[in-house]
Amino acid sequence: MTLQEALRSSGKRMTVQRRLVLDAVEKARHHVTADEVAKRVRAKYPQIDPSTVYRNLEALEELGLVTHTHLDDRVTRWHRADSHAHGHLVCRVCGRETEIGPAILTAMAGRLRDAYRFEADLAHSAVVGICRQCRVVPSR
Amino acid sequence: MTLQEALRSSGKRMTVQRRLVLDAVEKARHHVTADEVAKRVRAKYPQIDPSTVYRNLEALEELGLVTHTHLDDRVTRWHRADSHAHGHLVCRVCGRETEIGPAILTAMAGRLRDAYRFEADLAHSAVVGICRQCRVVPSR
DNA sequence: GAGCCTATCGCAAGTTGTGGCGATAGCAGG
DNA sequence: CCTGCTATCGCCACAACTTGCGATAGGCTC
Repeated sequence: MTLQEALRSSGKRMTVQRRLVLDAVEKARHHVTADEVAKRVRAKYPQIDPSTVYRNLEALEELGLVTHTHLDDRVTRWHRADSHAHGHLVCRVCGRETEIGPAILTAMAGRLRDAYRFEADLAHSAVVGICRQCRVVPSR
Repeated sequence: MTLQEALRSSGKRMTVQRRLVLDAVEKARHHVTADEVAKRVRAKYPQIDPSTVYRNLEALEELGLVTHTHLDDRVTRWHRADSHAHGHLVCRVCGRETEIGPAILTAMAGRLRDAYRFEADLAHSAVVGICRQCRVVPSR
């Protein structure tokens, strides 16, 4: 489905603001927060309201152009939708992030599908825990 | 370790406010949000500031008395620490929540331990996806 | 049980994200 | 093109936390 078709079938419109938000997410190398997108867009076009940025991130997600994930405890991070599927391990001690490869991800999802007939999106939220480094060092 | 020992070794103190917050979490049947705890405590003791409630939830977590989890996308939910370990599946279409049994949870954690030597806390965040009901019904 | 050290408190201001509302502007259809 | 429908915008107020600060009060020592 092309962008034009997606827009037409959903009744959404492509505005200047929406394109700027999309550009900002696509230009960002990695995951960015909504706040970072807002700051970046407003750096060039200060008249664009932060709420417009938040609403457009949601709209672009509904169009299938961007996605959001939750890495650490509270922050929502956005990225373009076409990046390859991978999960995240986040250490609650040192904060280090590790990618989970697709193989383990699909294996884990398969287990949940077998047991609950649930299509899990394991890339959506990071898995928190204690990483290799922080586990071996005893706290004195 | 008793509560007294935990308090002493951490340098933390047991104040009236802290005990009220702890009581509110323990009395709650299920997971509660910080806001709900604040409202409940302030219903009887309006002079207690919301920020005190937030800070005390963190302090009680460091003491090992309460824990927090993330069910849907943004809300943090608190509960007493001694409840049995279980995960959550949350459907992004209908919002329905399903518990994940400890067996699958430990199996999945074991896989991450083998591959990354990472001690995963899979109960900390819910797994989002599409549930059995919402998957079978085609969107026309 | 008096005194001291400092964790914790209430307050107030700041941050981040949400929702309502009248005005504006995409985008068909004529 | 011109027009009308309505999605989207900027603005504003609010909700849900977070943080800095001076005042208060746990709890250890003597």
